[in-house]
Amino acid sequence: MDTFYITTPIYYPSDKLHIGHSYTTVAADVMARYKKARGFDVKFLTGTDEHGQKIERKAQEKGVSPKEYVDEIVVWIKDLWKTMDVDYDIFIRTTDKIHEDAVKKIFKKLYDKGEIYKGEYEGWYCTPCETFFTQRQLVDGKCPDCGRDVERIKEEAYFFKLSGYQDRILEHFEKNPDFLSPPSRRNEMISNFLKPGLEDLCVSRTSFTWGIPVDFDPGHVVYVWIDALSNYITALGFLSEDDSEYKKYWPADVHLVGKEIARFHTIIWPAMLMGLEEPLPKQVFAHGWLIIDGGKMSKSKGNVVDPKFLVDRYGVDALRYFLLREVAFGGDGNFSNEALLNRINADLANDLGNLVSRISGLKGPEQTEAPTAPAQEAELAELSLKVISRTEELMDKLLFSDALTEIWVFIKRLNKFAHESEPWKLAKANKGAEFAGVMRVLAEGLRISAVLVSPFMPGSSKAILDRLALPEESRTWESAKRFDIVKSGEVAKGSPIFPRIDVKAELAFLEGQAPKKEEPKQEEKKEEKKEEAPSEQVPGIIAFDDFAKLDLKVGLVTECEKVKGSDKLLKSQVKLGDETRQIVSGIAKWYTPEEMVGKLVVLVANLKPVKLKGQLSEGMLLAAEGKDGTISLVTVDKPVEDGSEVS
RNA sequence: CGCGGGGUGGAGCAGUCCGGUAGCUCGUCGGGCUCAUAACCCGAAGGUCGUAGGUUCAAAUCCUGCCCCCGCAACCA
Repeated sequence: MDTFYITTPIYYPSDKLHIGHSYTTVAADVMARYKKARGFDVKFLTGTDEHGQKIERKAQEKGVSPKEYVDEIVVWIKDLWKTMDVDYDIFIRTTDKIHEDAVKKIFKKLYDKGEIYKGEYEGWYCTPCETFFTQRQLVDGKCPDCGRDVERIKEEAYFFKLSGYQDRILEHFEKNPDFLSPPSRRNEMISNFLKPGLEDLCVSRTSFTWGIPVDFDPGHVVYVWIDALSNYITALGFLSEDDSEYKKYWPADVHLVGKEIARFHTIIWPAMLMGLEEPLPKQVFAHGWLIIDGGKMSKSKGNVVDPKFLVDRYGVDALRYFLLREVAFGGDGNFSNEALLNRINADLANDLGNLVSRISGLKGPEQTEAPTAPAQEAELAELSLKVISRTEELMDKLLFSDALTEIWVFIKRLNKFAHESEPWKLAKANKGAEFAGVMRVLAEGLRISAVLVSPFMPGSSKAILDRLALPEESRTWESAKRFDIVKSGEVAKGSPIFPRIDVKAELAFLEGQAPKKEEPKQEEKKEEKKEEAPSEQVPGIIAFDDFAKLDLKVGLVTECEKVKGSDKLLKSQVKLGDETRQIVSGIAKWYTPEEMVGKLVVLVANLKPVKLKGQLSEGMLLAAEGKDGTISLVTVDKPVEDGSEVS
């Protein structure tokens, strides 16, 4: 079986991660799931880069050991990936023993080969901040952090002979056009770094101790380059007792990175591997950034977006979809609440979610003959194959957004097909065979859509396939290439897969949230989640609190008339004690306005008012729907005053 | 002359490498449908493609100058 090894960068846990980290990791997860679906033996690696002075200092501030400090954040990060439905195979921590041991050996090996030598590191040092800066980092010759004077300091350090690899790396770039994608980054590396020439790289430090010691020279710790970058091979057991995984999966198929660290991955890392005489990764893909309000996301700007909050509110699949659909992978893209909400509504609720809803529970007449294949079936089958092959092509190039656009071509066509073939009319006209044929094609199309979408939105995909009651073998990627799998076009009724969001109201809500402090809100959220947890684990069961959110009341219908321009709607004036509400209901088929007046009805009194056919409706009457579609209003057993609570 | 990216209908983007009717999503307007989550389907309006010049039968696309925005510059995806 072909292997596929994909990695994210290992993240620096000096603080909680934001939406940008989720972006990278979700992209890798989607790719991993896609490759698994295509039958590859996949390894998906992520993790944390836990050493260094910054973490040492942060821990000190909190009065804990560096390990204790990162342990806590790592728990949070793993929980984040769980929240984001990220299904990694390996989570490497640079504090793992297997990693530390291997890094010591790598360092020694490079030293023994003469690729690492001892020299002197010169830099500017800010004593109060205990930090080194390069000439360029200084602001007006002062410390960029505190603005105070810095001093020139020399420190004994080990250097890696990066300068010696310049020609070989340049050659590698030229011989392998796809080594770094997208091409703009490749140009940048070549003209900005490789051609001007590389300098040797400082790979050890004596100014802090929170790192992997250089075991043949106490006092030195291995600096970030060798420590962090080598995770991609140490995680597979490189230079350990059992390196079978390394032998099997290395070289990596894709290192997924943000554009700012493309250089480390395409210059420093290959040089290290060349020094070790190990093969280079096949490809590094540098994606762009999510830009917020025209600027980069950063803690100091206070514009970080918390992924857990978004998942809580809109669902993990909506967020995963948005991240990979909104921005062309490779370029920068804007993140805004408005864009997120619009995507959710336009693509998920309106197109895919509504497609599921509109064909759920549609019932045709009793039917004994075989279904009649609709005229469009061949065309739709052909389209599905075309869409699948294009999707595969795009996915293999990590063009997620284009792949999703392609899948949506098919979903949109299905909506159009539903419109053209009007199965609801066929049902009424008693055309059982035609009805069954149309529904079968719709269900088949929906099945294929759900399969294609599964790497991006595993949960929702499953929910759709469950509604179609399909067995495992009808959910595989290969099965999507067949158009003759679904037998019955029956789709089970259920709640909307992607509920539509009132964008204006939601934005106003988020606006109100914004000025509040982030911290307490998070705590609250967590607690809430815990309380609700038991109920969340049983689908279809809600907690009493959820029920209590409904304000149900008994009302007396005082007036009622038909709504102009509609044959379904009745407009009633309903008295609730001192208050009178106007309520529009779709019951005209079953109730005349005359028989409505004087009825005691049960209504949801705290439902958000909506306009139906231009008429304001401030609530909703409860009614039961019989198997044949007959509507029967809920009323009370014994007369009570209007306005009475129902509970 | 540090380097890179960008400036295309109201918004966000594709198209630029390999010149030849300016495309997509959202929004707006009109119509249709009534199975569905004010959802779905059809149609329309709206752009001198940053700017000045050049090459060409033909330029968003190639060349030159200029203006503006953003990012990177040795551990922020």
